[in-house]
Amino acid sequence: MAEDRDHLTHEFGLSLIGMSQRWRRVLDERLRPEGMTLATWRTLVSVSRAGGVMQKDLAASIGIEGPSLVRLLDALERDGMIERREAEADRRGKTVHMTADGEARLKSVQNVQERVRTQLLKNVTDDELRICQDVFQRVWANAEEAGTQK
Amino acid sequence: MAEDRDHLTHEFGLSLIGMSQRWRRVLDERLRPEGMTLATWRTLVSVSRAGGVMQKDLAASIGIEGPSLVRLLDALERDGMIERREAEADRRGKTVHMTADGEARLKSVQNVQERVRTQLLKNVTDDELRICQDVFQRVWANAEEAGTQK
DNA sequence: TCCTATTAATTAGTATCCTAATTAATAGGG
DNA sequence: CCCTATTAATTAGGATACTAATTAATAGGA
Repeated sequence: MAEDRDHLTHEFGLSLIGMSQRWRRVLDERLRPEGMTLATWRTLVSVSRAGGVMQKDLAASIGIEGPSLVRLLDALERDGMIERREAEADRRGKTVHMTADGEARLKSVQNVQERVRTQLLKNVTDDELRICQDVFQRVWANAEEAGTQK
Repeated sequence: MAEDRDHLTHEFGLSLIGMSQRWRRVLDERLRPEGMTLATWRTLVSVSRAGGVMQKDLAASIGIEGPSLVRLLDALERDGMIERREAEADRRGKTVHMTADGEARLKSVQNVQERVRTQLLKNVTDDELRICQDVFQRVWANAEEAGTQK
């Protein structure tokens, strides 16, 4: 029935937001002693994966807006974990690069990350993770579509 | 293998945060003409469901901290959608109640909510929703546990 | 060529969330 | 009965995200 579907999606939305908020809270708490947050860590991961990219592409790959990235990069640059260089192809743009220190810091928080993930997903099976991951990708794409259109 | 599991959970975490952020962005955008946000709407839903509860219980049921709730209630009260009354049982506490206007406003954004959910979950089956929902509840509980313990 | 529209990064200002600290009231042990 | 510890709401201050506006550079059409 249609009401069932609506109820299902309603509860999905509420628990999704609540759960991801709690996920963030736990991770931020564990990263604090390391001088990082979920946001700075996630940015660092993206820079490490696709080093030398322009800020706009970096923002898109993380899934945040340009201005949100600027502050994060400011913080990471101040801490010496990344550096911005002028893009040679386009003088408006800047490319973002890891420093040796940044790579080291990223590696050093890996244990924290693993512990948190193990704890938060302790009673979730691999198959369930794969299904969720798959759903997340579709919703991500749907949201992108919804945002760009109109 | 253990590395598979780790990779799986790593990607799960990243796409979870990115996806829920986008979910929020789309919903906030659609609610803006109605003078609401995901946060105020979610609060209103909880007040409507369990009217007359104390703030601390309300915060717990939403999944946010007390101070976060205070600001949201300030905004909702300023807009005349809810009201705070002194709790008769405990003079420290206050209970939160819907106004007639609040109920009406909540009802009037229901269409917006339904449209957004339909759009964002258009290619997700009921079974998948149920599985995700189930996983969310477990992760929510795990996070709660992780937060309270030490 | 030049002029207008677009694009990349930034700044400014707002909303939502957090933790830490404050204030006022309750509750429990000696 | 009182005194200390706890609890409910708040205020203060910080981090992360957004949109709107600004600045500087590129690109495309007349």
